[in-house]
Amino acid sequence: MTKEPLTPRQKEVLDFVQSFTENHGYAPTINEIGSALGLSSTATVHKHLQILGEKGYLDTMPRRSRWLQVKPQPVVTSCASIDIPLLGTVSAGRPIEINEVASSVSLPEWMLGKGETFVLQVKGESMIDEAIKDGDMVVVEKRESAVNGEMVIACIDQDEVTLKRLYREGHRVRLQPSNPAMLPIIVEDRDVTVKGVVIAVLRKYRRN
Amino acid sequence: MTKEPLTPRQKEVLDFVQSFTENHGYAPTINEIGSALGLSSTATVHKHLQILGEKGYLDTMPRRSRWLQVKPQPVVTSCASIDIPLLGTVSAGRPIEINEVASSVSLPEWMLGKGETFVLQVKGESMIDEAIKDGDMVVVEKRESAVNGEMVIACIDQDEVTLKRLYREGHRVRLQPSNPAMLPIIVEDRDVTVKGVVIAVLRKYRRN
DNA sequence: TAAATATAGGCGAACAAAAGGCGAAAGTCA
DNA sequence: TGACTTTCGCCTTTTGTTCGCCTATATTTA
Repeated sequence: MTKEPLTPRQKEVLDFVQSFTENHGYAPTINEIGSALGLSSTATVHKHLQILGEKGYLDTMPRRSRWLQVKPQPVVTSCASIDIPLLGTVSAGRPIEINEVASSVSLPEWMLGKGETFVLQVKGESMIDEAIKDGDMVVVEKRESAVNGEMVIACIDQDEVTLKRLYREGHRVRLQPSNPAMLPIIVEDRDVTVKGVVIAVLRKYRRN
Repeated sequence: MTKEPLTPRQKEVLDFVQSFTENHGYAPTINEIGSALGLSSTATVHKHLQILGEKGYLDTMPRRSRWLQVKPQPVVTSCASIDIPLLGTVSAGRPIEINEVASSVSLPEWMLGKGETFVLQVKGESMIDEAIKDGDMVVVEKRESAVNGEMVIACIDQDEVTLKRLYREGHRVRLQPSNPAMLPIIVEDRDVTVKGVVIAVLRKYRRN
């Protein structure tokens, strides 16, 4: 969200309120603000405060004296995030469709994996038991092996790529779908390749 | 997205706007730009700014004085994310437990709402039909009203706060739980207050 | 090759809206 | 009641927008 910008005068008012509050422990009155900035009318000050409120720089508490709540907290900590490739879509039984258009998604660091990370979009409701819906994005950490029970992007017989939970059973591997209607796939160890492990899920509801 | 190239003169204007904004905390006026670059006509400056806007280098706010929004799109790929307050937890039938410790989560911009945004952690499996699991985080846009069918954080009778889908039915409001075992709550319009609308969901699988 | 056309840059004046301001009266709250 | 905040007109200054017209330097077209 881009915060609406301030004019020089508005910034002066905001700065004054902020420093006054820091120095006194309570907020200034409209009159105090006025005389500090050389304004003779309370109406003018009030208008400024109202604008600052609308722009989201002040939390106003109507009709309260010394309406404390002067939270001028424009703490826009710009913290690094990283652009992650959005490779394509994956559905339960289909190969990954690689998205030719190299689109990317920016993610905060805490959502990333240890090594290389990429994002896939899930198609279909087949993952519904994992609480993953059609259109959700899964964040995948690229890895060649997985711990029992992890959700993986796996490649079976070199061609089919799916999203399932992986369980090792002796020299075999069981790929458990997240849909009760689908049976697990059991294959030999050597026929399955792990492409990566799902470390996060995210869903954005489209705006109306 | 390849950005259209700039002519030397256009770049001069853009550079000036950028450095001015950094130094002052607000954008220059057309006049200030003009005299800095030795242009006597505001029309000339205005034309430049318009072009820069069309080419996507500036965010213009028509008719606004000091229409800051000088979004000087940095060529650097480091994309800003913002720290969002993590307010507490919410479950289907319980009030929000406000987390005293003001923790926060950083999110990329595309996941944010229009206005104030905050994050709540979901407790319990009651939202499972919406594919929201225990421990998931919901990103909430602070709003006082919601469109039919949106998932909202609603306050009923001033005390109970829940996460449900909202449907208007005449002068009544139906709050539909996401669990088939729970019955919808139907209340009078005035007894329910919308605190915000869920705009995104995210889940992080913990590392082993 | 000359003429027509396009594009970037520029000028000044006239105008409309936003920003900033005033004083006084009315409304609130403790 | 007194200390504050809100609201109501009304005003001035600042600032952005638009319009017509001008000058170079290319680029096309006849």
